[in-house]
Amino acid sequence: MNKKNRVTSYDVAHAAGVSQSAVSRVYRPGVSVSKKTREKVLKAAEELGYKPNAIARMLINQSTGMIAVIISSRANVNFPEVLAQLNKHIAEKNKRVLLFTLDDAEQLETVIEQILAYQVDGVVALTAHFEPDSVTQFAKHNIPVVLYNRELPDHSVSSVCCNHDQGLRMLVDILVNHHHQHFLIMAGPKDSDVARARLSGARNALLSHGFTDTNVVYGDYSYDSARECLSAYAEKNALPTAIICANDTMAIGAIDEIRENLNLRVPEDISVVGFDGISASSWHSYQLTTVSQPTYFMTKAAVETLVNLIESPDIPPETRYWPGKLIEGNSVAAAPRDNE
Amino acid sequence: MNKKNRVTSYDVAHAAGVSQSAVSRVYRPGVSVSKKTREKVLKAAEELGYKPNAIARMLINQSTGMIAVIISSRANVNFPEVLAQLNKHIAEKNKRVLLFTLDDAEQLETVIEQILAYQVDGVVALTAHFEPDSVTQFAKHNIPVVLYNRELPDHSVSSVCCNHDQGLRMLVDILVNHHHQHFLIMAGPKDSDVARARLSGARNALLSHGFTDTNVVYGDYSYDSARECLSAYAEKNALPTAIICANDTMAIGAIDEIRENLNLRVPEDISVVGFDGISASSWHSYQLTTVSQPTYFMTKAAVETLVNLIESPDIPPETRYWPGKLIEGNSVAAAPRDNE
DNA sequence: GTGAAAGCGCTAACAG
DNA sequence: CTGTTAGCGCTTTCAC
Repeated sequence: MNKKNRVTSYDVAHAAGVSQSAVSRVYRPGVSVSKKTREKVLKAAEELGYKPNAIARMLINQSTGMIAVIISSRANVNFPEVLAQLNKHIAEKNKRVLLFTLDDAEQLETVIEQILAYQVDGVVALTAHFEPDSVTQFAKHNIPVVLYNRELPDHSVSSVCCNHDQGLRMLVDILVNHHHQHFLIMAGPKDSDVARARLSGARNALLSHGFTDTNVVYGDYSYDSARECLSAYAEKNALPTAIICANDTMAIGAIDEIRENLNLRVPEDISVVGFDGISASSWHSYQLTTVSQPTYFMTKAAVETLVNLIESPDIPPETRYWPGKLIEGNSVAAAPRDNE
Repeated sequence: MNKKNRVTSYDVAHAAGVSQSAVSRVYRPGVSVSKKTREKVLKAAEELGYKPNAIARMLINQSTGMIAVIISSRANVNFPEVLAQLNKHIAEKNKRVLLFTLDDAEQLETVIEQILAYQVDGVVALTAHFEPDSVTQFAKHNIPVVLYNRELPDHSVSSVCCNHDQGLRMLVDILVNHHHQHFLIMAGPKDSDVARARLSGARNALLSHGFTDTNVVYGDYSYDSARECLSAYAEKNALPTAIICANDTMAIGAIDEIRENLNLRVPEDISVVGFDGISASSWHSYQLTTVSQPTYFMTKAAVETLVNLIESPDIPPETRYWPGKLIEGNSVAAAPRDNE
């Protein structure tokens, strides 16, 4: 191990001919130091290449300025954008993102242990495998948690969610307005909360129009899985006139499968809708009708809720829903007559 | 501010009826403690909900176990994958990712200051705006740095790079083998190192086949920019028979522009090649001929290089090149005769 | 406004 | 194997 030739506030104090606490004061906001002292200190610091040690500061302040962000690498495709924006909003609050991945339930204990050890100021969880138990652990240590696109049944933790019900209702309404009657739901992985929320949103919306028992196939959010499960479904079932997909990537996979292997057209023969509003959804070959999540506002809300909770731990848990925004593309048309 | 009711090793020691250092020993690897003591300590710790404070440990160990990863949010599209994999490899080395975004040169000083304050063990930089000066600053503080897909002219810092020259040579060779003679290079943003490397790779490869002065248009890596700059180019110039794009996203944009607005076919009328091997490149509507970066190996190499450097700071800077892998799609065909 | 001194929670010699 | 002790680099009273 290397012994870093660290330069400490004592070194600077010595060089500047002042006390160590004088040096400390120069680097703290809202503390009064005479101009003369400040200049002497800054000059010495510059010469020695001194930077205050945030670790030592953390130990005293009981605040690290770090926010743990937990993601699953297998997550829905819009996570990069979410992560980038979270990071930006967190940086604006003058805090830092400490990144954790949680891919399967077994790692849960380890990850939580590490997060607790690092004394983070708060946690943003974007992941499945995050059970009420985990939340309790953070609560015990007074570490605020905000869930992103995930809510606990008892709403005991603050959440920021896209309103998947409302989004799917808009999509289903469009399909129904186009006289569709034969639907297929292409759902996401069963262990994903978002996928479950979208599935139940689709079912509820269809139900409200009197459509019961709609068939469901399950993919894993990926393009390939969409093609595979649609292909398998088509072999054994009559084709629907409309497919409601759990995300845009699967919608795109469905479209390609319809065109390439089922030899049908989108939207003339089959209509397809997605969810997320990823950039590929607007590409000319697909032009998906979809619902985009207001990522900017949702990430901002998540960070603000968390920061408030850090400052005032007694704020009760709040669930904030954001409506999705309908993007009408060219992937929905009137249901074909001959299919009734 | 909340006064967290932290439980410290002293509390545990008291409850277990042992000394504080006994508690400490239980939580340190490779330190011998009697079974009896260990059990007493673990029991007390469990009851009190004790977790060792990593911050205090850092202060002594002179090692935080944190790696700063610097990204730019405007980066090339495959960054999410890179970040996820870096994070995974770093976690395997039992270290943590502290995330920093660097979008413009002005933030550079602030970001560096923060990274230094946080006493990270090392830095992985995936960003432009990272000048030799910045590297010097980290060197002064003995913080190892590894650049990802970026190299300094003097090779004074370790780098892990995809061999863009070799990748572009493969792509250009394919086009030349298909008798193409009229090329257009669609380059990425001028301030991106990767974009520059790919541009010069394309030029060199073309040059080696005797093609000089190939026209270049500049996009910003995005789908829209590709469409815009191709559209503007087409208004004033004869169309090429082959377009060499700086990344897959722009290649896809170019294909859509060719099909939708130029009313030509890909690959029959114009061939298009990309770079990166993003998942959309294999979608049925595009089937790009492209070169994929060995992201898994590159990220692993970057982390290993960095960890070695952390353990043995005297290792001289090394540049590791990884070859891209050619993926032959269906976006290249023989050059049309009538275009010569 | 400044310096002295007491910790933050832990690790790492050092005796016993 | 265990307890005692002295810090890691900083912030924060508290006198002056």
